[in-house]
Amino acid sequence: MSDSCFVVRLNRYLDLTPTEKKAVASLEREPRDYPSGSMLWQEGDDLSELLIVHQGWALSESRLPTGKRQILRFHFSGDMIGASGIAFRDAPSSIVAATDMVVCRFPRRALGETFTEHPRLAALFFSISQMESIDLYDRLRALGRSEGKARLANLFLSIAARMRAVSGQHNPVIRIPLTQSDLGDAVGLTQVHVNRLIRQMTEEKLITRNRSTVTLVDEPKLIELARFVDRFSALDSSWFPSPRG
Amino acid sequence: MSDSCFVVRLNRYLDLTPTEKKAVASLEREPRDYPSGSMLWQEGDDLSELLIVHQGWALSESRLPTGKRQILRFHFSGDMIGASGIAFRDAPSSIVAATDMVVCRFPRRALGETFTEHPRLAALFFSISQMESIDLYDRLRALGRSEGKARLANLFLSIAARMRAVSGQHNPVIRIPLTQSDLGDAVGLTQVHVNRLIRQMTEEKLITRNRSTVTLVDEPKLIELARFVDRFSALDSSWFPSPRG
DNA sequence: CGCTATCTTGATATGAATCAATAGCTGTGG
DNA sequence: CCACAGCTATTGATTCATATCAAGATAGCG
Repeated sequence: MSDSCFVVRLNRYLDLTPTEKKAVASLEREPRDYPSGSMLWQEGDDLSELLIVHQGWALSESRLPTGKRQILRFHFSGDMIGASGIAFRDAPSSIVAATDMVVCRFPRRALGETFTEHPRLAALFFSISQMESIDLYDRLRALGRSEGKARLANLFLSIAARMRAVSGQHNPVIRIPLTQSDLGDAVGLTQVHVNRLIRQMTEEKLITRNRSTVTLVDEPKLIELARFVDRFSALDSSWFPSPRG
Repeated sequence: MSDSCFVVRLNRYLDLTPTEKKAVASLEREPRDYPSGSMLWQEGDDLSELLIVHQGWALSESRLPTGKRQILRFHFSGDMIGASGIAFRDAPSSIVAATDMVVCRFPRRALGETFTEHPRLAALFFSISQMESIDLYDRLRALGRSEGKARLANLFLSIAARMRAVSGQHNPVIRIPLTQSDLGDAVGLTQVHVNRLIRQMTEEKLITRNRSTVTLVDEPKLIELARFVDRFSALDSSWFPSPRG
């Protein structure tokens, strides 16, 4: 049996025992495909599953009644989506596929079973969902207290950091399948203003962008400009219970 | 034995069994006092405890190297602080007491034990920590896509909603022990600008503020202005495992 | 009673939004 | 293979929200 995508993800943080792997794999549902642009779910939907991104890019967004949109988070390969919807039943944001996607599904019901049978996995779920909070803290910091150029720099750097953590490679060219409007909605600026800022940043030889790629030309300067802290730190599993089976 | 403060908090969401209560209470450490203005911990500190606010107000903040500050969250009676620090060892933000406080402490080690012995409590911890994410989503939405007045309105309304959920009372007067600078650092505006906005909002008969109280004079208008959604929804415990003992 | 925090208010500067028009791509169908 | 439709990006002119700088005014506190 090849590892399920959930297992692959969890195993990145912890060496799962064969029993644990089996438990997770047996509860997982068939992966599902979503075409670019489709909606995995909408704000307010009643959620019954936790998702893991297997392939592709998605984004959490929320629309204000004015029609404005705020992009809250990006989700890449390996990310867990929907933990807060599990706890509170209705989704606090919509999830949209930014590229074609393949997604693994884990039913809410199964989560209860897993918590009982495999406390160590429960601890792992708990920890993984904390990454979400940490990421949100960083976005907040950036939005609240910095100006446009720094916000964009921050966005690019944090996407790069997360993608590099997944790929293990350190490439200055990152693929960001977002339009200028998307970028604006993520950092709280207008598309027009994003355009001007990107031009300026290009002139200043900080970045380069075309279509769906961004190149971090002068990464040290970007880091300074954004006052970026790469918060990626290893999971602390010292308090985890020992595995069963 | 009177219920520990952690038990009181958890019991608000779930009817704990006597065994569960006992388990939590026995692991809890002595409560601790903190005077107003003191720091419960600093960004980057190595955390070994989860805290529950018993009395008082605290805030999570983060300082940028420029000296600017972003307030990320407020913590009231009953709130759990430090979940993300438990998962990742170092705190992603500092916690400052905004008033005198009494805080209950739950050691990280005990969390592992609890996860093993009481899966239902594990599920509860998991869910409670999701509230943090949901709160952060809302702050982010407000910061990214609305103007000053709406941000302030949003802040006041969300504080009111949370305090009312705790107190069970629906009072238009809420105690907010924050200066104008604090408010500014929470919503991403200058103290000076906060001052002007509050004056305007007072003239428009939306609110009243003096010292440490804010009165929501015209709550319907505020809700409309802020496009506020009270996301407080009951915990969905349908997937929780059944209790042990 | 004076000290230090906090708050108030004005004048000015600046970042970003808005409005508006044009230019480039990309994919589709004839 | 071209022409057109429909996004996406570029650019300018103008307005608006918010920051900055600066100077008092208040008020709680030791």
